[in-house]
Amino acid sequence: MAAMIAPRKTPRQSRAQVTHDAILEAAAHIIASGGLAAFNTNAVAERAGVSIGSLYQYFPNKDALMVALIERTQRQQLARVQAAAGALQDADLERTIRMLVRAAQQHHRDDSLFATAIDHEEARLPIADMLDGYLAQGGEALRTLLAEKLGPDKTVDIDRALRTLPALVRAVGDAWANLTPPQLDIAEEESIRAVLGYLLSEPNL
Amino acid sequence: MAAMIAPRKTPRQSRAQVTHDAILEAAAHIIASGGLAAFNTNAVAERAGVSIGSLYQYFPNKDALMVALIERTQRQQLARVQAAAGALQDADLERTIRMLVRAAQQHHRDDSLFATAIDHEEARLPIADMLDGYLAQGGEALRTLLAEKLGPDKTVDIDRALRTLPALVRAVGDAWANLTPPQLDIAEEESIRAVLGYLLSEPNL
DNA sequence: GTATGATATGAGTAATTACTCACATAACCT
DNA sequence: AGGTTATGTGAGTAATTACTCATATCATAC
Repeated sequence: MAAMIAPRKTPRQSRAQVTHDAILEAAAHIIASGGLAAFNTNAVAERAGVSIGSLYQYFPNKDALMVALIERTQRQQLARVQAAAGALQDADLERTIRMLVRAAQQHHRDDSLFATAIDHEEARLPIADMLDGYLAQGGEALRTLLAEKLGPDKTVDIDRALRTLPALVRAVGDAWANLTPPQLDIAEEESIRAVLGYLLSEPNL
Repeated sequence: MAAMIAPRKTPRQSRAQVTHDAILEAAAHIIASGGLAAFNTNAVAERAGVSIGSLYQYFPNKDALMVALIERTQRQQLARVQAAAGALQDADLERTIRMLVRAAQQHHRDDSLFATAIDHEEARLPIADMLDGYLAQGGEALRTLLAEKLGPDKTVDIDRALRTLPALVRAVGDAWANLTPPQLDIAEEESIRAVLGYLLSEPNL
C-alpha cells in the first residue's frame, strides 16, 4: 500500500538540483490547474521538461513526490506564520488574530485548488510526525505571543489552543474557499470570529 | 471530464430496486473499509453480487454512482439532524450545542474513512446545487432552534454559522481524535468551546 | 586523459480499471 | 400463449498510468 515515502537520493550537482526543483514546480502547477485528477507522474515529468526516468531518480514513487510537495508547502506556511508573528509584538489581540489568520489562509488566496488538494493528501498519507513537527514549530512562535495578548486572566489552555486553532482556521477556510465563487473575505471573517470567540469565551461549560 | 452525472434509468420492477440498492450498499461498504482507493466499479459489482453490466444499467458512469451515494448520505444526515433538532426543543443553548456536537462527532467516528472520502468527492464533483439544497434543509431545522436559544440580542449571522460550524466541529474533532491515543473528551470539549465562543462572541471586530 | 560516479533518457511493461455489447432470461401485458 | 419490455450477464476492449531498465551523456577527481 503506502510504500516507501522517503526521497530516493539528494541532488549533489547543481544541474540535479535544477531538475529536482523543476519536478516539484511542475507538480505544483499541475495540481493547481487541474487538481489531483490531473496529477500523474508522466504529466509532471513532461511539464518539468525532464524524462520520466529522471523523476524516479529523485522520488521512489508518486506518493514520495506528493510528500515532498507537502513538505515544501509546510515550510512556506511556517515561514509565513513566523513572519506574521514577528511583526505583531505591539499589536492588540484582535489585530494579532487577524494577521495570523490572514497569513494562514494566504495559500488559499494564492491558489485555492492547490491548497485544498494538499490538505486532503496530508490526511491520506502517513506523515503525522512531520506535520506535528511543523505544528510544534509554528506553536513556538505563537505561544508567547498569545500569552502576552491574553493576559493573566485568560481562561484558555494555550497548549490546547495551539492544536485546536490551526485545525479550526484551516477547516473554516476550506469551507468558504471551496464555494463558487470562493468567499475568501468571509472565510477570514468567520475564522477570526471563531478564534476570538474561542479564546475569549467564558468558562461556562 | 465530468460526463453525465444523472442516473441512467430508474428501477421499475422490485427486483431492479433490489439490484439498485445492493449496488449502493456495496459501494458504501467498499469505501468504508478500503477508502477511495478501493472504490472501483468492478469491485462494487462483485460485492453487490451483480454483474458489471447491471451496474451500468443504472449508473452511466462511476461518478454518477458516487453522486447517488453522496445523495443517499445527505438524506440520512439530514434526517439525523432534523431528529436531533426535534428532541432539543426544551434544552438550553449549552446542552443543545453539546448534543449536536456529540452527534456530529459520533457519526464521523462510526465511519471515518467513509465520511472523509465522501467529503472529498463532494468537493470534486459538480454538485454544489444539490449540496446547498441539503444544507438549506438542514439549516431550516437548526435556524429556529438557534434563534430561540440565542435570543434577540444575538450578534451572529445564522446563515453563516450554518456553513461555518459544521466544518469547524468536524475539523476540531479530527484534530484531537486522530492523535495516538485519541483524545475524544478533549475533542468534544474543544469543539463545544469553539462553537459557543463563536456563537456568543461580542461584535468586536 | 581517463576512470568513476552522477545524472539523464524514454521506449517499454505490467497492472489496473472504466465501460461496451451481443446475448440471455425474467416479468408484464393482452 | 405470444409478444414486448425490462432486467441481467460477463468476457472482452481500450485507455490510462505507475514504474523499470538498458543505455547514454555529463561532471569531476586524480
